[in-house]
Amino acid sequence: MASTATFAEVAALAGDPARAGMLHALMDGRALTASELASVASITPQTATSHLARMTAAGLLSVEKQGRHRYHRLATPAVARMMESIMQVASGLDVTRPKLSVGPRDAAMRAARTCYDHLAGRLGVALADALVAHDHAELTSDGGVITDSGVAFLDRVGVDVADLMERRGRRTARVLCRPCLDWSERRPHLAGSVAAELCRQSFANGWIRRINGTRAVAVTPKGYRVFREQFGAQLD
Amino acid sequence: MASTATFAEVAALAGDPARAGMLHALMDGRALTASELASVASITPQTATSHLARMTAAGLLSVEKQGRHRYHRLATPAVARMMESIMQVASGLDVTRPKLSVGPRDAAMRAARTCYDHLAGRLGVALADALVAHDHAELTSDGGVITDSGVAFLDRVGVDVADLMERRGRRTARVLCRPCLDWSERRPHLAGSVAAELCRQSFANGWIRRINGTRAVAVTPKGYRVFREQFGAQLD
DNA sequence: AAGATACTACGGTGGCGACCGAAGCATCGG
DNA sequence: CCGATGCTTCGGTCGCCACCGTAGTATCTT
Repeated sequence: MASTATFAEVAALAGDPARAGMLHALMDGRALTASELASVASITPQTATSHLARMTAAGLLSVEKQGRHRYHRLATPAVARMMESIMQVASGLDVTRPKLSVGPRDAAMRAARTCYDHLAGRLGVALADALVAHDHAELTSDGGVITDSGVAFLDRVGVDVADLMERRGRRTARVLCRPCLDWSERRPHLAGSVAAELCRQSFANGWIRRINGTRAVAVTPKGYRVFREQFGAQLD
Repeated sequence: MASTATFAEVAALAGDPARAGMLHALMDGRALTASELASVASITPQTATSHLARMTAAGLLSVEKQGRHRYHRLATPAVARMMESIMQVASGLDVTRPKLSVGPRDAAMRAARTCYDHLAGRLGVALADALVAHDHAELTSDGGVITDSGVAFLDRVGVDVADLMERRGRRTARVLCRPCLDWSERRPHLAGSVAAELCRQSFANGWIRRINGTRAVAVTPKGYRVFREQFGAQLD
């Protein structure tokens, strides 16, 4: 049994404000240095070091040494899913939150951002809505599926579903997809390996690009056209 | 935005050993009294009270007052899913494998038990395996689906899928299912509303019964026959 | 080579929270 | 009414850990 002690240890690691801030910053799936993480958590590097060491020892993070930098990232997708599920519970309590709209950076984040390995924000929700509206996918809190027509559509827009199936050893593509509650929109967007591949393709095809090294992304004119005309998404 | 502060608060609540023990005890979906929870966590009632009050205020638990007892349960399925995902991460660290021989109670738990609202243990995994083997379902780490033949089969064994679809407002039954990693078997079993309904039916039909008020369940002779002959499950 | 940068190791401090004892309410049985 | 049971509130103690300052090691720059 995964002992309650181990369980509590993992949860406690995520339960410290400083560590939670670092984990949040890593939710875009990229790797950050110890200094950057110290900065986002508003603590000194030496405090960050001890936090990072503990989280790495517990298997939450993995480290990659590169010259005098040490790049930290979430160790596995399971860690990202854990954080999603905690956020989902936390957002329930969140009704009491002051909804002070803060600056252009948060506005960009709400418009479009990455969530570990897939797209979130209004863009992510709009794409999910469009796929559902065209019967390419279905989403509930329990799970999500890609329909046959969805497989055909995704192949048409350059997401190699067959290759994903191959790599996962699945006969059908339906299960390569799951819901993920969007914390800014409070509605589900698309996650799972299909969504991850869609995100990668969107970067590769120049449909979106990162806004100076943050989780926020900007939709390019080309992407705007593709998302609206090909996906049928309602972008504002 | 679900602020990192709220996130950390929820995670910290789950991160205390005593609270983690209580939450684990509630993972079978039943409601327990404050004294019972104090007992499983090995703390005094007055300490338990403060823990329970905090978790209730945070929306992790809900309370139901009945006479001089106060019954506590997990507030929402989202809380159960959160705990599952934390356990999944924790089990990765669990290289310190505890030995198997921990008494008959744990043996019964490993054989068959409830996991919030569905079946787990060897029974849960065997049923999931059987459904997958007969093309009634598919499971990956990303998600799960019930196939058309699965819908027909479940209706045949008394799980009213149509009613579930109605209640969830879905056109198809496929998405009423998701995977849940079994901590004793280390393999996925079936969760989601279809699995919950299957569990309820199994109790109602006398296929299984609780072992004196624990999470562990026993398979009745009738259930043994049904699971083997109808489901085609490999029970030992 | 020296100096700068990124990170780590260690020791000491401060504050938060988990814990329990004692006492106070509510509810049940008689 | 009565005492018993289940739970809560209050006050105080104690241990743990997040934090930083100082100092040390690795790596890049010049």
